[in-house]
Order: sequence, then C-alpha cells, then structure tokens
Amino acid sequence: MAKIDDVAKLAGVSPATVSRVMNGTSAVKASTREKVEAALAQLSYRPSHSARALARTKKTSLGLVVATFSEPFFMSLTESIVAFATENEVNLTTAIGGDSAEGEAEAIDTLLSHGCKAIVMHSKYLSVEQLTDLLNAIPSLVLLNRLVLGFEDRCVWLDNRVGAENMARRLIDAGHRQFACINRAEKIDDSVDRFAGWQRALQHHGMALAEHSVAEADCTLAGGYDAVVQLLNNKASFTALLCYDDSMALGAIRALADAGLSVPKHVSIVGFNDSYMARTSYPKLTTMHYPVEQMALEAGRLALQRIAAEKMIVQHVGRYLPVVIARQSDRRLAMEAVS
Amino acid sequence: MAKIDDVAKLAGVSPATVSRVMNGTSAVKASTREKVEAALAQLSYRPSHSARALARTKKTSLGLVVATFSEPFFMSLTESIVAFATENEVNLTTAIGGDSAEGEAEAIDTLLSHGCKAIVMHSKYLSVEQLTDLLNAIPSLVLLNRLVLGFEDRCVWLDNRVGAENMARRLIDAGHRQFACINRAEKIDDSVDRFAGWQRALQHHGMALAEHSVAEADCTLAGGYDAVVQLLNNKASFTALLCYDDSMALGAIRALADAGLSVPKHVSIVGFNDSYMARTSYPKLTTMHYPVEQMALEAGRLALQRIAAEKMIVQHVGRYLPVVIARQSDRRLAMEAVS
DNA sequence: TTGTACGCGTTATCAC
DNA sequence: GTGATAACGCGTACAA
Repeated sequence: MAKIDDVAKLAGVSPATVSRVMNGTSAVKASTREKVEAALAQLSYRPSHSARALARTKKTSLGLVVATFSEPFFMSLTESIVAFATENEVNLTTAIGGDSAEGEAEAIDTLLSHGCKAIVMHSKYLSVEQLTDLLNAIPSLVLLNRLVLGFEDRCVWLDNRVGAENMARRLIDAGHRQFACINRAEKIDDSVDRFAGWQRALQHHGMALAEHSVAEADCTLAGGYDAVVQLLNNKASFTALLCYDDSMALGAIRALADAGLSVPKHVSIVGFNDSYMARTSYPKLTTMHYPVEQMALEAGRLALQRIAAEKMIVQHVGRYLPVVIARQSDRRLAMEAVS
Repeated sequence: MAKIDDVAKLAGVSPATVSRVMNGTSAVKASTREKVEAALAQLSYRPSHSARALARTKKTSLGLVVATFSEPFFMSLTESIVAFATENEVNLTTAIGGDSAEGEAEAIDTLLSHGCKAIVMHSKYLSVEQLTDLLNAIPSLVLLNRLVLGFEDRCVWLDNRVGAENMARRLIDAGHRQFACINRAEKIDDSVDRFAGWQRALQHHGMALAEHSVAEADCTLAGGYDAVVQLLNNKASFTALLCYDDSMALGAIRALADAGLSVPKHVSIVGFNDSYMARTSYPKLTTMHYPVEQMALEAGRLALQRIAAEKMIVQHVGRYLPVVIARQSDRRLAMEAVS
C-alpha cells in the first residue's frame, strides 16, 4: 500500500501538499494540483482509515447512543441526528445500547474511545444514580428522553405523565367511564410515568384503575395481544383501553377482534408514540405524537453547544409535551349510554 | 480523556508496561500489575480506538466483501468466515458490496484502507476484466463464487451449470416431459450458468425450453410470483418448473396456488441454494444444496495462506458441486401419465 | 503557495 | 521484568 510520502515523492512535493489536494484544505496552485492528482492516480493511493481517524480526533465529533436501529422510533431519531450532524459538518459515531444498563454504559465507553467530544444518549435502563455519575464525568453528555434532577439543562425529555393524563382526559370527556389499561411490564420511567398520568386523570374524576383492569406485558404486538387476553380472563369490563404504546395497542386490537369485540364500536383504544404503524393500521390509531425529530435536534444542538469555544447562553427547551393525534380507534360514547 | 502516559505516570511505570498489563503481552510482576490496574481503574482509562487501530495495522487481518447481511445466504457465509477468523486469531473487517459493480469495487477499497492484508470477496457484478485487474493488483485477493480463467488457484466456485443440469435430469428421470423455468432477470454468471445447465439436460433428451416457457423476474419471492403469472399468461403448459433459487420457487408456489394449481400434485417445483426457507415452507422445497459454509472456509484458508510467510503448497479444491436435497415439492409422474 | 516538524496513542524491539 | 525509543500514516500549526 502506497503511503502519502510515496505520493509526495512521486509528485515532487511535500506530504502536506498532497493532503491539501486531497482534502481541499487550502489553495494549491493548479499545476501542483495536477501533478499530485496524477501521482495519486498512478499509485492508486488509498489513505489509511486508521491513520486518518487518529489525526482527526481533534475535530469535534458527535456520538449517539440508541437502543437499536431496527425500530421505527429509533430510525426517526437517528435520521434526525444524522441530518443534524451533516448540516453542522461534524462526524457522527453511533453505538448500540441494546436492552440493558450494561449495554448502555458500554456504548458510552465505545463512543469515548472513538474520540467523540459530544454525546447524545437515549437511555432506558441506566439508573438515575448511574446517569448522574455519567453526567458528572462527561461534561458534554446530553440525555434524550430522561429527566435527571439537577441536570435539567442537559436533558431533553417528554412529559409522559401529563401526556398520558391528557389522553385519558380525552376519553373521559368523550363519555367513557369504564377504563382498563395495558402497560409495559418493565418498570422504566416511561411506563411508570404514563401509568401515573392515567391514574391521575381518572382519580380527578372519581375513578381509578382497579387491579383487574391493569395488565402488563412485553412492549410488542404480541405483548399487547397477551395483555388483552389477561384482561378478558380477569372479566374486566371496559369501554376504553389505554395502551402503553402503538405496538401494544395494535396487538390489543387483534386480541379484541378475536374475542368478537370491534374497535372502536365496542372498545375505544388509544396508543402512544404516533409511530408509522399508527397511520397505516386498520382502524387508524388515535395516539400521542412524540416529537422525536424535534427533540433529537435539540439534543444535538445542546451537545454541540457544550463543547463550543464560545459558551454563549442559549435558551434551552428541555420539556416536550406529546399531543393527541385523533384518528379512528376511539369514539365518543352516545348520550344514552352515558346518562 | 486520560491517555496511556497519564496511567503510566500515576502507576509509576512506563507506558510500555501499562500496555503489557492491558494486553497480557508479556509477563509482569504481580505487584507492578496491581499498581497499574489501580491506576487504570482510577482514571477509568479507555484506550483510543483509532490509535490502537493504527498501531496494530501490521497484524494480519482478513477482509470480507458480501453483497448484504440481510439475506440468509450471506448470513451463513459471514458466520462461517467469522468463525474461521476467530479460530485463526485474525481480525476480520467486513464491507458491503451491494448490488453494483461500483459498490463491490468500493468495498475492496474500503478494506484496503482499513489495512486488510488478505481479502475474500463474493462478487456478482464485477466483469471478468475488472476482476482480472483486481486479482493482479491484490495478490491476496480470493474470489468466492466466481471462476476467473487464469486464476483458478484463487477461486472458490460452485458449478452452477452441472448442478442445474443434474436437477433437470432428476425431473426428466421422474417422467416429466413438459418443462418451464423462471430465471433471475439479471444476467450474472449464476443465472446464465443455471439456465445453460437446464437447457443442456433437456436437449440431451431431445427437449428444449421454448421461449414461452421461460420467464424472467427479480430474484425475490414477488419476482417468482410474477414470473409464474407471465408463464400462465403465455399459456405455457408444464408439469415441472425449474427455478433460479428458493425464494423465486416459493413465490412460484404461491402464484400456482392462486391459479388453482397445487404443488407437487399438478406441478413439480425445484429451487436452488437450500436456504432456510426451503426447509420451513409448505410444501418443503426440493432444492440444490449450496455448500456455502465449506466454500467460505476454503476461501478464508486460501486467502490467509497467500500472505503466510511459509508459502507451502497446499492442495486447493476450487470447484464445488451442489447436490440435490429431495423434499416434497416435486414428484415422480405416474406411469400412465408418462406412457 | 508550499515545506518542516510535530502530535495523535499504541505496540514492537531492543536494551538493560 | 522493565524502560527507552522508534515506528504506524496522516493532518496541521507554523514557518518560509
């Protein structure tokens, strides 16, 4: 493999000039450029990936931690950050956190050893203590989708509680009085907060989710199906079903259909996240829109700002509120049924 | 980010010793080791990925070019090479060739700039001329699944023609006399050779594939479906259908079912590749087993051997022959129907 | 506009 | 068993 010195020698210039020609870093006389390009071609020169990476570690680069690439939610998130990085001309390195606290911590380590200066992390599994330690150790770390008290200026988060509360209220206002819910079995911030929101809205109207009206399962289509089976076995009776997210909601619709109940005729169903499926399913899902793209952008902006030379104070909006997207899976109860 | 010198200073040793402790390269006194490990932990030291990569470029490393990771065929292939690399303690770098000659060439470049010393490539789209140039330029390049004349000692290939011929003969021997085929539309070695094999077997028995009995389409399930629709529109009449590969065969089965024809009752169908789906479909597919794992291993062995110091001459088996795996999608024609 | 010289973090080699 | 020192290949201040 030819190296940059070989090219330089062949072209009769210094290695620095070869670098300039390749990267367009600074102006080079046309005749020189041609000589270099000829040499480049003649040796079919390939810059060494590793040497480049090493020499460029000084440049600011952004790191991203996501759980996976294969879910729509993370696709949107990643796309958004990729666009942001491209636009701001910073390198982006991505690491997979997976489904565990260890995986998330490992991902951070990976990014650090890749020389990332700023990091945006979507974390589900790290504890508040662990996150606090990380935030203290890594000044440029920004959290996407978690709120850690004391670090409000480095968090971009969705108010799940208020979102869930608003969604429940929508159904209450539509006349529903018999509720059930299916929640994600894992106790992460999202599931705890959404449940709290539902309860709060219901209690505000003198209702509450009884134990036999609450089912927990995997956060998947199959999980949603199973959860509804649980509810029906419990002989829970409900006209409105609150679901942790869209995938569970869709699974729930199938389970209800298999039990002879149609949506929204017999049961009103609402999801959360406004994922792609919510728009393409039948019936289309009423759900909460999660402004991932916006939030990802804000997180990227924040992270980059934290390593910028000029630490200008920019207004930071950390809290985002999901809004109801009304579609076809819920309905207003007829008056006679309510009264 | 702490650097290795910081760790060394804190532990009161030289950077070299820190490296030895981390990598277990050579013996280190227990007391020294402990000091170093303490320093490592205290600074929560992360070796720089790029610096490591650069310093390690001397080590032999193997490169692999595949079209994609998401098809079963390439999964098997990749798995096999990964195991091989692990076993032989060489680093493995993988690059995606995609669906074009440019992509394949690009992948090779990527591997070279990553410092790969030996390369195994699965190429579909590069021309024989391009491959010849590459083989001349890169002494350690080994081709998987292509035969380039003059480089027999660096090719590991499947004899598609003879394989296809054997498969067609099986059906002839089973009494079939009315044939049709569906082939991949792209003219790559595989599709050309398999077609040639079919024709050869049929001509040997005084038959031939008439134009209206040949359909071409994408090499996918949907493509297989479409191809059969073409055949039926052509009013082609056949008791045996030769398919380019398993996915097209499976699509074909669906199309036939939709047309009221059942497999193997009305039509005998055979695939190629013996992919995962062939064993799990209904009916299970009679197909040709493609010994990817074995071939990948041989290619890896060959590539590594070409950069080995001791150039011992090892017997090289380049040509592989697929064998018929008889399952349920074809049948012997009853005597009365034949006579 | 171009060249010199140094740094990046690690590892191999040779001394000691 | 351990420490200097020299690569590894490129980018980039700084100097010319």
